[in-house]
Amino acid sequence: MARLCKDGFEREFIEEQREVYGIAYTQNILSGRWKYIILWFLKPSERRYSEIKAFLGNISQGSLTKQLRELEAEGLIHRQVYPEVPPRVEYSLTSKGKELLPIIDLMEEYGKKFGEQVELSNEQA
Amino acid sequence: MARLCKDGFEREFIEEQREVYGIAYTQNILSGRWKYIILWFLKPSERRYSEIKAFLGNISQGSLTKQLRELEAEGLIHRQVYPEVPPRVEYSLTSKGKELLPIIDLMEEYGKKFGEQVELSNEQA
DNA sequence: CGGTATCCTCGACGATACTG
DNA sequence: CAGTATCGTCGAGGATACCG
Repeated sequence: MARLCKDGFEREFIEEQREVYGIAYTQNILSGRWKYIILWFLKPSERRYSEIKAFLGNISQGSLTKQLRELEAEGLIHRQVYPEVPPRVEYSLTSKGKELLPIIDLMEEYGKKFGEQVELSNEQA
Repeated sequence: MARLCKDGFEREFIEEQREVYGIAYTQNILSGRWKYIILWFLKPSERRYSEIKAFLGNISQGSLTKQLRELEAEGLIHRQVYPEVPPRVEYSLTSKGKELLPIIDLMEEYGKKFGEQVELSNEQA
């Protein structure tokens, strides 16, 4: 079977290993280089496309659009288009997206705790 | 700057966006298709190489070895070699690895909550 | 401003063969 | 049993150009 597999996850083993299914699912909807950070960036408030792009800095327009579309398709963010000239588009977290924030917060906390050490110990590498 | 970037994360923006650094770090050490699940599988007890391979099923030996080596290099798992014939190698979580379990548990919980729905609603797709 | 469309690179991963 | 070595594929993501 193995649906929901945009990013190369066929995962037939899901059939037998039901317990692991949840992890695989969550990993799948957050696959990609920028999704965690986009969600984190949307935490305080909705953001315009250009704000997100400026924050991420070195992301290409194509990639950003793709990641946003995928997040929208998974129901994690809402895309609000204001029919103005020039156009304005604002992205915000849905409730399903907000429920990911505890995970992202934990990851931030974990990285702050262990990442700094790596940075120091790599100083010479 | 931008060290710790095995998987294509240059991330100059880390310099300005310190807050995001933790997320990027954690995402980096868990990059790869199998790492979450390997860690999850090591939760109850240490496991032999062949046990892990059997559980994951459709992973190639090369990939599994690579993922395990990366996890070991990041200090998330411990590799215990028993000099026997035939050889026996057991992998176990380190304390740094165990501290990731809350994150993985949350992901499992999240996926169980939302993933099942997708599976049902995709039944026709 | 907020996208599309197209091309290209590059690295993760699988397949296969071989080994101490 | 637990790897190593080599090769090939495949797709994510960047670069660039253009559009309503």
